[in-house]
Amino acid sequence: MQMSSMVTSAVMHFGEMGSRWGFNRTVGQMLALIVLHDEPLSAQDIADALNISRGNVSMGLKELQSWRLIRLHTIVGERKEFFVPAGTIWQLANRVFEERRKREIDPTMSLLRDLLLDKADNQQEIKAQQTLTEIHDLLENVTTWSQELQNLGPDKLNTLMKLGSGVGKVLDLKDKLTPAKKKAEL
Amino acid sequence: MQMSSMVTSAVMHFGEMGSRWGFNRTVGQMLALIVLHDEPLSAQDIADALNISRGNVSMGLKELQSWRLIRLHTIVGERKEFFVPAGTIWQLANRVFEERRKREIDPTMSLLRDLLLDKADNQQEIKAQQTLTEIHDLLENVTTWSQELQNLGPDKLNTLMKLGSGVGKVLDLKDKLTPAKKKAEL
DNA sequence: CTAAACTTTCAGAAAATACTGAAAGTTTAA
DNA sequence: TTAAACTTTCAGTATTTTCTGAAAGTTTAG
Repeated sequence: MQMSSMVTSAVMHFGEMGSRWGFNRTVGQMLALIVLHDEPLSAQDIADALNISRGNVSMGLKELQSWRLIRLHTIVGERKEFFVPAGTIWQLANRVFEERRKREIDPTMSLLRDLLLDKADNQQEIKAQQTLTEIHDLLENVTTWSQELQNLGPDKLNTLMKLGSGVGKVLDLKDKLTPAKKKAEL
Repeated sequence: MQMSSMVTSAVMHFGEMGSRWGFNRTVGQMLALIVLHDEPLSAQDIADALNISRGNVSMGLKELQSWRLIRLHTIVGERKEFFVPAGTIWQLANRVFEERRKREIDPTMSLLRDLLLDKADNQQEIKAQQTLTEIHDLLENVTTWSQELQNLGPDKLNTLMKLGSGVGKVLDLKDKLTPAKKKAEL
């Protein structure tokens, strides 16, 4: 299994970026390789292609499966397991977003909710609690927002982008086209 | 300078989350401390409050300034430098998003553009290039999208969220209310 | 000028994270 | 059943990242 130079470049790059995207170098490389290779790959194929240990591949595959980015693919007559991407690029991206939200936002939301239940008993704490409320509300919006995005799907998103200056325009449009009473109905 | 237990909890939590948000533990703690403390803080204040070395604080402050999350604040009659948040929570969040986009998306976009200029000379490469195009287009949309968000500002975003099921609904509304010829005008 | 009050830098120590490879575990074919 | 073909686990090692503290640098007051 020989990688073209194009695929090699992409795989190496995804390795370097890996840590910024929430996984480590070899997991990033493995994901890119599986996504870009149009045939299912075995663990050994991956270890050979990336020149990393078989044990590391095993751990990486587990990680990628826990993110639901790859899935098992059985080939009849073959004993070993093969792996393929677990969906379209759009779906994979959604899973990454969702997983990162779980790791990066949810724990903070949870803490903030708790802290906001406490009684502030001096001026300092009142001020701090106001700030924490702002952060909480902002994160809540971001979460809702990203869920909206996922529901939209790639096609509608594309339509939206092509509108020109995007969301802002749609909001203006809404104001322009919707009579006051209709607004209320929403 | 004594932290309330509420602030201490938040600061520690932001430290733990720090690495997931693109900075390290102490930088995360420092940011939370500066944001939640309503008085400007000196480097020494921070080192004392967090019980970390003065050198580490110096590096952390530099980092936070490079992200444009904090800024210098001079107090008359004081020789040392004080630090305060560089804007509202909304502004700070925007800067974090923007900075992360620069680190997490832009380099990949750049590589993808380059790879897509190459001539694919076999079936494998053609397939890989299609996938890379999908990734490229998706990242482009995400980028445009996040810029839209920033332009919207917190109030409009809030309005949008309160619409109910959000953007999707507005898009549907557009389809329902806009005659074909009006659509073309957009 | 110079000394006090501060800040930055950076080499090395400490801590956290990733990777290897060998051993243990599992499945299947015969 | 057993042995071959595969997968997983994990202790130890390697690598990367973070942090310290001492030295060097800068600014200001007198």
